[in-house]
Amino acid sequence: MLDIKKIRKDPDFTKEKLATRGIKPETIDELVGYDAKRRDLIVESESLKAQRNAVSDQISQKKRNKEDASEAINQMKQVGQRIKELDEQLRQVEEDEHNLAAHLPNIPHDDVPVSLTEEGSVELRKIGKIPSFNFQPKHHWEIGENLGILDFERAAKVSGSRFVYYIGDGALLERAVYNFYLDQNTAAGYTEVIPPYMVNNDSMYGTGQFPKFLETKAGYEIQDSDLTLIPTAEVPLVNYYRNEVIPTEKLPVSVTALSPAFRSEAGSAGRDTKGLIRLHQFNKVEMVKFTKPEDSWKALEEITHQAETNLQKLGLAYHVITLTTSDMSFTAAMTHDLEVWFPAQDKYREISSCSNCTDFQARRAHIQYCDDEGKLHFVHTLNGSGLAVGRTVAAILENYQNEDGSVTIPEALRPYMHGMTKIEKQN
RNA sequence: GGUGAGUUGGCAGAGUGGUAAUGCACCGGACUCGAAAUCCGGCGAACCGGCUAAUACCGGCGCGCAGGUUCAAAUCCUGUACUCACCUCCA
Repeated sequence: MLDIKKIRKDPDFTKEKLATRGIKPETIDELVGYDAKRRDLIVESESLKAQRNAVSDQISQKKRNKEDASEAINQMKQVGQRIKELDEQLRQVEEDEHNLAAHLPNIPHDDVPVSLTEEGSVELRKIGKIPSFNFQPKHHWEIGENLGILDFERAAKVSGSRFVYYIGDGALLERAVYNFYLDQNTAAGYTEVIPPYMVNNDSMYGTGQFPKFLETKAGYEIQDSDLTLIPTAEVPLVNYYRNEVIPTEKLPVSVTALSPAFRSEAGSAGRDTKGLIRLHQFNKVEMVKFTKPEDSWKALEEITHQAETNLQKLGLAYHVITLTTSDMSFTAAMTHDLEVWFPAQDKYREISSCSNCTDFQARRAHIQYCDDEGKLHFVHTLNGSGLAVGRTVAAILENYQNEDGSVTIPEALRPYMHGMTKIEKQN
């Protein structure tokens, strides 16, 4: 949620910034119009309420003195009616204003490349050596199915498309990857959390998924309840502090969690229909930070660095890009994506997304801290994948594949896999 | 899922239709060499609006949340959330 007072003060700045994210300037005008109307109604309604309070005192006095108060009471009947009308108008205007404001994305940072498509992202750095093969590298799903460690067919029978069974060493590999990530993140100072995997509507709103999520049918809501399966652990992690004041001495707060992420993938029909890249349910180790406003840009670099370090230790080649104004998620002011190399696809694919949401989520979720002078401010929130587990498994299968169909296990994971060095076909 | 009790300021805790007691804490002052104790005074979140140079002043709101009745609601009515206890069920 953007700060309406700032928009009111300088609507042109907001128009200019949000235009880079595809928001029409007229929308801001409309919003400012609602805001002016709202304040007019408040002034009128509140002055009548002040009058009512004063007269109520007089009525109460007269009643105590056993005097007749019927004249004042009749007068207040009309005032009360008028207040009711004004408050109803006010409610309507507030609703209109809120509906509009709730759909406005965060203001992008000045350094974010401006583009109305995903074209134009900036590559910050390229790390690691892209492996070369003296044979034709296979896609990870072929490798996994050949080894008997991934089963998409039975998952389709049991659940539908975009689901998978991990079997045997495949399950072990998945478990090894997320345990490795959690250990790395906690060693770097993140507190491990196991959050709820279902959250209520207020939480989905607080982190900015709702209301758009509902309109695009992007999530899985539980029928006859106000619960939704989490699309990312960011939702329960950030909402942990919803409607709270975080003690200053606790900042920055850094947490990490493994969770499944549930996504309907509506609108991505036909894309990545095979393999582990785009599933309705996948595991992800998430990182979240709460910081003071002045610390959040440094924190974005830290969180990105943490994700990168994890990838480097697995020996996977990747690059870091800064997403364009339009490619960023709704809540982000800036996003760095990590994309890992997939040999069979001959390209980089997203494996982590690290964002500074500034005070955007904190405003929605009312997460504040108290400064030295006792004044309340909104915190800044950040989130980053540290990292996507299923896509990591896919990247390992492709990058570490051998000509005989076996897959070498990255050294960092071997302690997590009983010292195994290779996954071979199981009988 | 059932029954009962509860939800009021930072904490404790009164208040069953007419300005939200009181205590602790907190802030200012007096006393003191200084502090404690004591005394006097003040302050009760956050939020919204007006007027602003202003964290000043004025007003609104405010007793879990949302509605309703009323000139007037912490108080009456309806719905609902959460907490606790006891049942029921259960990994």
